[in-house]
Amino acid sequence: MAVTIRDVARASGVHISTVSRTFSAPHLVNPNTRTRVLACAEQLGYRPNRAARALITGRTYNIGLIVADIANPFFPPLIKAAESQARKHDHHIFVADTNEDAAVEEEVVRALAKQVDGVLLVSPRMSNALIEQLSREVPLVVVNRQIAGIPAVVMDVARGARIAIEHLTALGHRRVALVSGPRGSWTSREIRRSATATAKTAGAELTIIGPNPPTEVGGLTIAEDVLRAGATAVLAYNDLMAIGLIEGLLAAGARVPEDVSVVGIDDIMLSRLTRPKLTTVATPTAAAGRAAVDMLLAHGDDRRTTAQIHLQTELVIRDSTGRA
Amino acid sequence: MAVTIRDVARASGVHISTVSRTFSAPHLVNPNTRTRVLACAEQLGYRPNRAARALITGRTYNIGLIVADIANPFFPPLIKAAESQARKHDHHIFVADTNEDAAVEEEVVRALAKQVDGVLLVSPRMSNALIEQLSREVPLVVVNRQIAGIPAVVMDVARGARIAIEHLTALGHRRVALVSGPRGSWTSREIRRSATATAKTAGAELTIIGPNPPTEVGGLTIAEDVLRAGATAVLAYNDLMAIGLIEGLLAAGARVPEDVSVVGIDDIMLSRLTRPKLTTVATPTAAAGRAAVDMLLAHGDDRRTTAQIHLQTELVIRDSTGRA
DNA sequence: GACTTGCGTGCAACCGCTTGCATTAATGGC
DNA sequence: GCCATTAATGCAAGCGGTTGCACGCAAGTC
Repeated sequence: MAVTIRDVARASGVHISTVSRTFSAPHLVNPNTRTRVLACAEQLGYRPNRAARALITGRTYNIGLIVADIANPFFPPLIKAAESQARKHDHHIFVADTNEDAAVEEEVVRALAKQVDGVLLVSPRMSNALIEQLSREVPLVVVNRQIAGIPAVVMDVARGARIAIEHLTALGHRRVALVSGPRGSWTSREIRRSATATAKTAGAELTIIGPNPPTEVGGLTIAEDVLRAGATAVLAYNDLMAIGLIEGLLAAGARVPEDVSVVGIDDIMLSRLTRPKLTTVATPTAAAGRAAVDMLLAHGDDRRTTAQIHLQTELVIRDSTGRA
Repeated sequence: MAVTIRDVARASGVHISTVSRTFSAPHLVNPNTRTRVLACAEQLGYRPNRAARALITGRTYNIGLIVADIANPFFPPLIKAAESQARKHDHHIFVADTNEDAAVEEEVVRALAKQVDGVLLVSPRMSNALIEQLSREVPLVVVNRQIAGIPAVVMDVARGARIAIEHLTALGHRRVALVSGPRGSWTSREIRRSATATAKTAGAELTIIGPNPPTEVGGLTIAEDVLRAGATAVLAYNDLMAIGLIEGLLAAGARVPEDVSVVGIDDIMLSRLTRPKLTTVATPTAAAGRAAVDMLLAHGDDRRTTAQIHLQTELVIRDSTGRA
């Protein structure tokens, strides 16, 4: 059916090993032979079967990319950047969606392990211990999590949360709510830690609401909790929740930002387009995707990087925050 | 390094072929043996290597999914649904982003062909002829394109465009602009054909603007073309362009919907959240993703489906349209 | 002219797994 | 009690490649 190395060998009158070398070690074959083999291959439409090659070389030229929810606008730019970067290096990407479920994450990593050179775990919900264990089975790069000995790309959300809280307290807010994210999220813990410390320093009261599903609906449903807490400002785990929250607040008759200021995190495309436009902490998702792929590929060459790359975040002030 | 079928065979004291059968043809092995083998496999953490298996069986349990732009909010729900459906049937998904480039599409299909059971081509920009040729090299299911003999899932945008135009003319609009999509898009041609016919019937004048890149920026930059054309209503190729267009119109001092009514297509999440909320033609993207995967998998069993599935669209009236 | 050198190629084993066929042992029929 | 079945397992070839090794041969050395 499909054209194999043997067809090319037959057509060009050489042994299959010569054809093989034409592709994977061209300097070992005579230029004339090489030209002839390439011509035959071209004419027959031959393409090496990567899976077969991987059986021997151990390199699949595939990467696994595992995210919690493809439909969450935070992920697509990261996926896109990772895919692009991977393909630039002639790799293909398996994408899996775990629906925020740690058990699915584990299962998918294991299922993919044999047919990839490594796995990118983006915003994992698994425990550190499990990630460490899996990283012994397949090269892993983690995005948005810090674990000793595991290569990682982390966005500095702690700083982002600090700046966001400082922005709010500078506007005079003294009762601030923190809408936290899903259980198992390292990012959510970081935000919480940093926001708590910053609020304390600034002498503001911080009410923590959560954990919550990191979606628009998650934000919408806690609007009344926020009002009940008497908060005049809110920092949400991500933009989607912030936007949902604003919907909920408006529906409950509160004005944004006159009655309640809202800050999101991520700076997804959406946040420029809603009304009011969302003040948010921009995270460099595309850069993270590229960096993670680069780490994974470097990983392959010199064994076992454990480097951790930090990417900076910044506050983008728009229209959803105002004076207390 | 990794545990192979031989390790399991050694541990359980049987031949590798028995281990193999334990997994792929359990009824052929004695229940006692089977239990023992499974226990050993479990204990060693054995997982069959799918790539190796595929070498013989020809079934990879992988699917390729090719889209024009992952970051375009139209695609993620489709990708998510497809991935979910695929995994339900124990398949994994390669995702590739072509950046709206037909040449990249072709290259990726070919690159993926050997390691997948089939490819889903979503909103392809390639020519029909090329798609037909590729479909002889690897099973293909196309979404949003009709080609004789190629299995497809199509959303009935023609009807959607008709209803959208009827909605506008019923509101009294007589000068309507159609903001078309990217070159090579079947959907864009369908919309154009249907909108043109409907406008004619309704006695409205239709100005076609485009082709344009199917993005927010694409919509933004043609706002003045729309105003110059004197249109009081616009149907845009997709929501993203409609939203960009509204931004542009507002920036130019026009009110929406008082001065200009805008209708989008797709009903992406965004369209519920912008102000004004977007009137749009909802397309069943998640259902399309699931259906396409189902077709591809069915394809594998009985050879060569050529069925085409049609999915209905419907108009969602929100706040971006009003009387002329 | 015999001897090293090294280039280009072929040979064959092997990667992890499947599968048609052969082999063996156990079962049933009469 | 003997033969034909059948069930369970082993054997080995082969899927499409890669790669260490050996071989042949022309060129260079003295």
